[in-house]
Amino acid sequence: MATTSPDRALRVDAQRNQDRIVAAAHEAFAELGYEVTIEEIARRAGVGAATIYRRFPTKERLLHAIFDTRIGELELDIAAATAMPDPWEALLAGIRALIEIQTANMVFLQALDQSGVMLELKDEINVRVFEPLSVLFSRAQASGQIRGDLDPSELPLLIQMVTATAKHTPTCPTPASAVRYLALLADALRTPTPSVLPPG
Amino acid sequence: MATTSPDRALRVDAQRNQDRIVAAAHEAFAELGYEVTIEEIARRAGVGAATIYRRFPTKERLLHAIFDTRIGELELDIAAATAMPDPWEALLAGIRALIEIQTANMVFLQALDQSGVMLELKDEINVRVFEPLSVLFSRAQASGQIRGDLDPSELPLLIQMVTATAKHTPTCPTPASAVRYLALLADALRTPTPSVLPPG
Amino acid sequence: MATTSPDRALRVDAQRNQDRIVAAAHEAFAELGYEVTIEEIARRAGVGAATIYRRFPTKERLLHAIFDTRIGELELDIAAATAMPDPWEALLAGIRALIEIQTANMVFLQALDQSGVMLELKDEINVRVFEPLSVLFSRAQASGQIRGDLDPSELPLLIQMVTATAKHTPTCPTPASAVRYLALLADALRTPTPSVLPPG
Amino acid sequence: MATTSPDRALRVDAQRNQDRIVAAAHEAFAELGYEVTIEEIARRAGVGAATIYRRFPTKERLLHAIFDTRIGELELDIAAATAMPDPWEALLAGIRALIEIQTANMVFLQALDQSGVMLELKDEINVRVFEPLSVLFSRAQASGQIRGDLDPSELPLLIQMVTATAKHTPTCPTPASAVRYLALLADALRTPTPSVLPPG
DNA sequence: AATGAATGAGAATTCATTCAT
DNA sequence: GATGAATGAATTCTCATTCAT
Repeated sequence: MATTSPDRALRVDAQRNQDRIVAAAHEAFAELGYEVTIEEIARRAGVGAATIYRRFPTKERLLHAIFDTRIGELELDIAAATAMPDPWEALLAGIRALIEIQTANMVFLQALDQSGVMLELKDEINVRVFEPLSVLFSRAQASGQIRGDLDPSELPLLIQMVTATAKHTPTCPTPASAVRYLALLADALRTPTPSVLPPG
Repeated sequence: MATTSPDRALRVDAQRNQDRIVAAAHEAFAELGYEVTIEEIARRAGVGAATIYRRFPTKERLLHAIFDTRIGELELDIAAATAMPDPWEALLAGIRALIEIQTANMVFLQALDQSGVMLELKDEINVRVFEPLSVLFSRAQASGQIRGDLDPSELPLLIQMVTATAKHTPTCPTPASAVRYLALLADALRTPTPSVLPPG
Repeated sequence: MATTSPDRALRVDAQRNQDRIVAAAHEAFAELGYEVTIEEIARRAGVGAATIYRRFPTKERLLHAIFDTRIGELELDIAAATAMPDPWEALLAGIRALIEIQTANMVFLQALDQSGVMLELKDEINVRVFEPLSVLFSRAQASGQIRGDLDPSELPLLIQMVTATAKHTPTCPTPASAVRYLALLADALRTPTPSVLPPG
Repeated sequence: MATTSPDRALRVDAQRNQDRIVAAAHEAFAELGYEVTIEEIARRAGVGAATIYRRFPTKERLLHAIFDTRIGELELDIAAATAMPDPWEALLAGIRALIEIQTANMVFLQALDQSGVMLELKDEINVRVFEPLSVLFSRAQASGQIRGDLDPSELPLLIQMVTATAKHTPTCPTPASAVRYLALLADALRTPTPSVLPPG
């Protein structure tokens, strides 16, 4: 043949499609949440619906792939935060990274807010995101910057307190309410145990 | 006569079904949220789906009927809270009443958490629940028991911070996590403005 | 017992119900056409739906009973028209009687306008209404008051030409359009055969 | 390559189905009126019901698509009629074109005969069909070929007089009765006002 | 005998997933 | 390999008719 082997040509094409699908799915899930139809994603990607199914056997697996990429980025951000000298600032930076992704992405909000759905994803987020964040939490707590009557395992719920406030303005790229209520939560975390928290 | 009139006899049966429908709907909406099908509710009530439509012309009206009862109870609780002498305790009592109903009922959570759905109900909750709660909030703030950089209009979001933590255990009749994180939030509210909250 | 026998008391009651059902059905069919629900008729009659089914095994049979009464009245009107001295005026009077009933009664319009429904009723109307009207038509034709290229069997279609125009104003007790277009049709009937009608 | 592109190959199949759907819908609406179910149309087309919804988002839009084609043809016929030299013949030709389509199609009859349904379509027919026909009517009237006590706005009702007679034989491709009674109506229209029409 | 209640059989519409080309 | 097309399984809601009291 005149050019590269047809095999390679196809792979280039296929990869381009793969990328467009992922990008379109990302955008669509972010905007519309999990309820978005496969057809809409295909439309945005400029491919046929069946092409999506060639790569991703189900809608959930497509979502999983999106999450995977995002979680990878998040892992990097958290690693960067971990390198910060001040434990409290490190924790806040890590939390901010998570919150930013969530508030920019409707389906991310749904995944952590809603019960009984996307369980597999939740597990993965626990392992890859909340475990390293817990380390930061413990460190800040050990340094006396966080009240003692909280446990690192509560981090998912604490973060949810903040992201829940962003549910109604997820389109805004800078979710002002999330920033505001994270500050409020931070005050609570720093409170030198003035009250007795009932067991969770 | 010794027995009741035939009119009443019929009503007994009908009322039993009516009660079963309401109970089943309550339970199903509480467990599964608004997405539950009428068929599922009918199954739980032991009646045909069309029977539900006899009493409740649409799914939304069925939901509304259940909400209405709950909101009525809530109004009483809030009124009772309003009668408490200490403004701060009054506010907490009112919030607790709302949170208890929300955490016991998935669809109640959805109504307040999700945007673009059940708008009519949201309006009703605003008028019948959040308005009286805002009064309590203002009172507590005027008495110096709540930091000054918060506004009563933020009450829905603040409450959402707490209820969001109960999303994953809404079936539990005593939502321990909600109680715990309400206490945490209370600490934040009472903080004498140690940090500057960014605008929401 | 103090009053009449319970047997007779019941029959009086039953007859009153029967009358109310017929009256309500008449009114409801007249206003809303055949699409009216049995429940609506029952509501207007002040009885339960099942009571209607006790007397009339199906909705169609109920309709039939209504028609039966109306057709009886119509027979009388036509008989009266038949007694009129002038054949042309007699025919017009008969036609007017039919048209009045039709235009005052939506379901009557439907029965004659629509194909494939209420076939049994159509047959009955043919026998009890159109046959005597045809006699009047033939008489008027024999007296030279109607053009010769029409046949008495066409009477149903000719009348339909008029009633069709009343479809959109059937609520009006005096259907002005029907009167107007009956006059127009009358001109056509009286035309001394100026054109050659193609076969129908 | 010898064969067409795969793009086009697919479209051939789809187009065949599309054609079958339109043909089946046309036929079914013509035979059974608007009450025909989508399922029945799908059955006749040999496809699943959902396939119809792929092309036509609602039943009404499917109907509209079919109407649209017919009305387009009708517009051409009326334009051709308008070009005829004799105003009376032009009007008759225009009316005939409309009547032919109506009598061949039950749902077309329903659209004009029944009140309160297919309002959007009625509007479109008014603009695209009755307005140009009214011009023809006025012209014929101005030329003295139509009695003066009629108004162009009565055209819909006048035509309904004719089509109503075809209601019971709408499947017949050549609606003999409509032709016959149009001729009868024509005589009435041409009558040099021998009677006084009551107001409609 | 009377009735309100109950329901089964639809009807329109949607969407994740599979198939034919 | 890719794709538009096709569809089965749901879901909400309606109504003539039957049933339990």
